[in-house]
Amino acid sequence: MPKTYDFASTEQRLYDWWWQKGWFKPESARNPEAEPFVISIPPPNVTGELHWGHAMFVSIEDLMIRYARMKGYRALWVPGMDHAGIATQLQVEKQLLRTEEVTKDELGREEFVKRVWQWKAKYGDIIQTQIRRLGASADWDRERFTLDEGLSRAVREAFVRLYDKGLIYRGTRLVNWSPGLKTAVSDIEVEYSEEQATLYYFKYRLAGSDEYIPVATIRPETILGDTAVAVHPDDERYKHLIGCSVLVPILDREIPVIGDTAVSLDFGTGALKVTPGHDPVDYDIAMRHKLPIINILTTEAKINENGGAYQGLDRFEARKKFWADMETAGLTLKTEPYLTSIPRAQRGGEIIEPMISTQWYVKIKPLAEKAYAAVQNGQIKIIPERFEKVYYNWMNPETIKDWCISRQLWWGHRIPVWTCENCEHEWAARIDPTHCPKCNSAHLRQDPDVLDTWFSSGLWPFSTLGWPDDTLDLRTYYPTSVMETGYDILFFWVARMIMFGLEMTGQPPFHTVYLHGIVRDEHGRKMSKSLGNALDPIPLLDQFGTDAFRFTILTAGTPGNDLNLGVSRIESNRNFANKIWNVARFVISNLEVGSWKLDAARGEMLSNLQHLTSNFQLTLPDRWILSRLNTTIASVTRLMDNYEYGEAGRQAYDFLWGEYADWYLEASKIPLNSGDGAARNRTAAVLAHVLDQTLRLLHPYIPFVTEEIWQNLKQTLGNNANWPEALIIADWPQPGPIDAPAEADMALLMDAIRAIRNARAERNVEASKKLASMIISAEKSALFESHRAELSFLARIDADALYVADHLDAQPQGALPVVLGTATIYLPLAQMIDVAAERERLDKEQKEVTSQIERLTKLLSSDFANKAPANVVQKERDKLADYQVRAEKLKEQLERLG
RNA sequence: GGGCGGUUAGCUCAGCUGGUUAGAGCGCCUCUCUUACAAAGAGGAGGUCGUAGGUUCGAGUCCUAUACCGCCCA
Repeated sequence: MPKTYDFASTEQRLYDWWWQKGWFKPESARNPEAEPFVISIPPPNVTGELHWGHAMFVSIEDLMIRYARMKGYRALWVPGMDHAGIATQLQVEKQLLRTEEVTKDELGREEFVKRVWQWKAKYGDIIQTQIRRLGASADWDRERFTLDEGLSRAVREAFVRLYDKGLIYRGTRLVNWSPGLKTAVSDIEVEYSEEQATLYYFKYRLAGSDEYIPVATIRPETILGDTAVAVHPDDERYKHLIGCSVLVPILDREIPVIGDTAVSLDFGTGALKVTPGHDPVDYDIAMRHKLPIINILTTEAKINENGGAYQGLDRFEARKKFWADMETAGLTLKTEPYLTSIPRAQRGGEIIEPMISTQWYVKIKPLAEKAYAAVQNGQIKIIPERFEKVYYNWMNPETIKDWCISRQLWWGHRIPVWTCENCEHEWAARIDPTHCPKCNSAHLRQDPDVLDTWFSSGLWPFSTLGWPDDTLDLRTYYPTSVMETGYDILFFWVARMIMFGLEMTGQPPFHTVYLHGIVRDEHGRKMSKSLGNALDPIPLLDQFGTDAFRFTILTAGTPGNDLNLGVSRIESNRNFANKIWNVARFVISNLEVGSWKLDAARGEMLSNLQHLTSNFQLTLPDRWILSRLNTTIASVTRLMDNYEYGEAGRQAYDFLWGEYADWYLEASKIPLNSGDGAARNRTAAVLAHVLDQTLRLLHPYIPFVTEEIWQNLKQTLGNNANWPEALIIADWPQPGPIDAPAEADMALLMDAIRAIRNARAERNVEASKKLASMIISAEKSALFESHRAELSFLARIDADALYVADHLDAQPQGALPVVLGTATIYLPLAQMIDVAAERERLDKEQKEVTSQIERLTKLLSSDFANKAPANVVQKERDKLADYQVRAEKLKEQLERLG
């Protein structure tokens, strides 16, 4: 094995091997009857390139899948892609304009759609390759695309069912219109941002009078579509005018003044111009007062024939020109800057124009009722739990709004509704009809619009498994297990899947929703191109490797919270991968034939790694590391089962680096270098066992480096260990018993070693110099006596000049005392002692100890002793006793110093 | 306006069901290229856990109020 882990030469090779072996498929589970564990991938946009959202979900879902696989479930991760109607169409339109200088209308619908498919074929698998690179162990044979034949059939089926039940209807009302995209979008596809705008004050003249009502607006051009002026019925300023007529500026159309309580007394002038064709509040007022509705805009947001002289002008040009004309006519009052909330399209970011339009809607209330109940009655659990409240708030059947599902796009599932041109019969069909079922006419026209992309993604968990057909996959793997995705698409996607799942299949599509946060830069700012702080994940993979990248994403945060990511964190996890690599190099080199004779006994030992505790005469370090391993296995497993992946990963990391590598591995060098064959065999076996088990714990986090090492380890052990072919399909570890006495003794030994190292470092003792020493311990002298070798090796003590006793006959001369609770260690460093500094040090220590004694004495004489649990009280009593011993010793030392 | 999250070491974050001496990584200081690893090892400095109350024998952890930052909804 090379000195440094080379991820570049490892990742692709292992990934291909795993896939070729079929281990990403549920069929390769150890037990073919095992319970399935299924995740459907949040399908990335077909146009996309890998971004942090993808990196996040791939890392977490692959972790879940690998964990489930190792636990023996039939793990299935269904991959796929989303056609992403608006986003894709936009990209292709842009490209066509750039390269061929044609618009989609010039090209025609059929040809344009053909081009989109070509485009999809060309760019579609970029992101798939990148997802593979992240190690995603998905079953690519089951990969689906929202526009493929099966899924299109699912969309048809779902649409027709809802249509026939009366849950899909066509309605004419105010919609959110995106002029650039020339399509309607749904309510949740509109984002509001606080922006600086201008408030324009102007005069609404009363008909046949010189009087006027002052009115303010941020969109003067909409005056063209005004059909009333509204005032609050209690407003002393204007209430006498209710019932009068006013004249629309420039156009001189006569419109009424009406009273409505929706008018706010303190906004602007207190009088509101009512433009029902282009404002939702005004629309409601118009409904109440049966006002006419005037649409003044074309689908491109240019002024239409209702705008008189302004016809043909863009909405913003019209605003300028109209206001200028009003100024000339003396109808303006003033303008002032005004901070307001501007609606923008989620895709593209242009300003949304409310407009009257005829669209298709899903009657959402009956679906929402069931979806609401599914979470409330616990059939679906949302993690973190706080998002359940957000879900209820949105899914509330009393307030949820119908879902506008038609889009005026060409890329997507065409709405399967036909109208007979002969008898005007309208119906929805699963298969394209050729004749009208009523009059048999062949003159049919299909609705030109396509469906909202989320309509097809709402069916994703079951459409990908074959629905509406009753396939084996659907029967076996549906309902799925966990839906893992970002909290930002809880409404867009998760909510719709739950509604559709319950409606179409009668079952919740998954039992758990796990929501992750957004990745931000290291100072918590959203990554954006304009800020220049956007990190591209791909170069980071190149630089640090997939494992470092994954481990960072998986352990840097907590469930559901945003994650601030800095490069230094990835770098330190690259170091972690390298650390494991080098630990493994050490272990493997000590297992290798040639370093000593591979005898029958050793083979026997290695074949029984799982039974180390019963089969071998284990030393204290052996017992300690095995006990710590068991604690770690139990804890990591519990955390994983609770979806606490960050904490679980950190614990495995700490165990491997802080305990196994820093202590056990160092201590193991003693028996390994001893020449005692039995000791070497035993130690090698423990080393190998702990490494194997730790690699298993870490595999879901860092699949590549763990598999690569494990293969090396397996090869070295030959058939002795009776392992499966690969780590990816190995069993998840089972925790064994905890050895509390071993943990306590080892902790004491480690304390002593650390204290000696500290004393040496503070006095700048040469690292290579072996010190003589004397350890006095009333209770634990036997422990120190029997671990002379560890003290010698780890603390650089001269084993031949180490004197251990349970009491002291005479104070050693010229010695520096190091005071522990249960032991005092004397080091021959007197010549290095600065008496004044030493006294200061001891003084400081004594003060600290005295204050602890005071604190604990007070604590133990308080109610604490009666009310706290016995073991907690005992712990404090022990501590107090310990401090008292130390205080006594420190006092002696200070006296000796004079 | 309603709701949610955050506020812990210089920076980025952990801290699970409250247990009494609050942890990690990076950065900083000292020493070491000791045959697994300098992408490392050993040692060290650094925090009254946003603020004010409360519950409790005991609060970073629970409750109330409040400030600031961020997000979602209307």
